[in-house]
Amino acid sequence: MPELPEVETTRRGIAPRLTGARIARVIVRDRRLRWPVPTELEDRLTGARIAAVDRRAKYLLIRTGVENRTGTAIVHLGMSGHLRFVAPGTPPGAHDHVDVEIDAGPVLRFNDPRRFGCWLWTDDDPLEHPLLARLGPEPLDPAFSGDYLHAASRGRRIAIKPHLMNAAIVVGVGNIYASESLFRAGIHPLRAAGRISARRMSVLTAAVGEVLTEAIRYGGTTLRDFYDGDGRPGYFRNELKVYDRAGQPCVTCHRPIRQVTIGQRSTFYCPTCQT
DNA sequence: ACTGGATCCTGACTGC
DNA sequence: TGCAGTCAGGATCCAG
Repeated sequence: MPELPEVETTRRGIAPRLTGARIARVIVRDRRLRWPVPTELEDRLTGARIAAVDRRAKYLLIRTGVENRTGTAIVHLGMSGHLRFVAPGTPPGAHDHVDVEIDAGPVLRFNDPRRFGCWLWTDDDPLEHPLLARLGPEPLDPAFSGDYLHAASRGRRIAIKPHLMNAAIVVGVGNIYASESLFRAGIHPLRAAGRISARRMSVLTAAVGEVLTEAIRYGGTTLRDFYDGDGRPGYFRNELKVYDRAGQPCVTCHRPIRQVTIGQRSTFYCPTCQT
C-alpha cells in the first residue's frame, strides 16, 4: 500500500494533533502483525507525552517523553495498513488492531487487513534499531545523488527497477514510484543497474525526487485503499504516467504502455521512450 | 556478496 | 451464486 509519499502524507496528517499530546490509553486487539506487538508498547506509551512524529524510510517514529525517559514506537504500514483518527467511542471494525487514545482528543486507529505492518518499541535511538540501522539514504536528501547511485550500482547485474526498490540503496521507493521514476528518466526497467552511466543516474535521481515530491503534494496515490489521517484519498493516481496503464497510450509517444513482471512485481513502462 | 524465489496475510476481482 | 485462481502500494529470509 504505502510508499514514501503515502507514509509522509500520513505523518503530516497525524503529527499536528499528536505532538504534545498525552497518551491516555493504548489498546492492542491483535498482536499478530509482521512481528508480535510487544506488551512493552502499551506499558511505555501509556501516560507518556508525544514529543514528535518523525519518518525514516517508510517507518513512522512516534517519539515520547523527555530527557532520561524517552522512547519510540516504530510503526510500519506494510502493504495494507492505515492510520486514521476516529472519534472516541467509535466501535472497532475488522482489522482495527491498535488504538492510541490521547487526552481530550480523537483516537489514532491502526487498521491493517494483511498484517504486514508492525508496531514495535525501543528505548534507544530508533535509527540504531536493526530494522533502520542499515537503510540507504532518503530519496529527497542531497546524499541521494547521481554519483552516489552510480557508485552504489557498480558491478550489479540486477535490473534497475528492483535495484531502486532496494532499501539498502535508497529508501521509500516502492513499486508505483519505481516505474514512474524510470519512465520520467527514460530508462528501461530491465536495464542492468551496473550498466547505466553516471549521467543517466543523475537524471534518474532527479526523477525520483521530482516524482516523490509531486506525489506528496497530491497527498499520495490512492489505488484502492490509501487514505490519510482524516480519511482523504491521495490524488496522484491521476498523475500516473505508466503505473496501472497497461495497453493505454504513452503520454509522450502514444504507443501502448507495456506490463511485465520483474522480481515478482508488476512493472509498467513505455518500450519506445525507455531504453 | 548478489540474486531470485518463497513467504507472511486478507480481500478484491476475474473467469468458468 | 459459488468457487478457484490471480493479484495487490512491503520487506525479510533462505538457498544457490
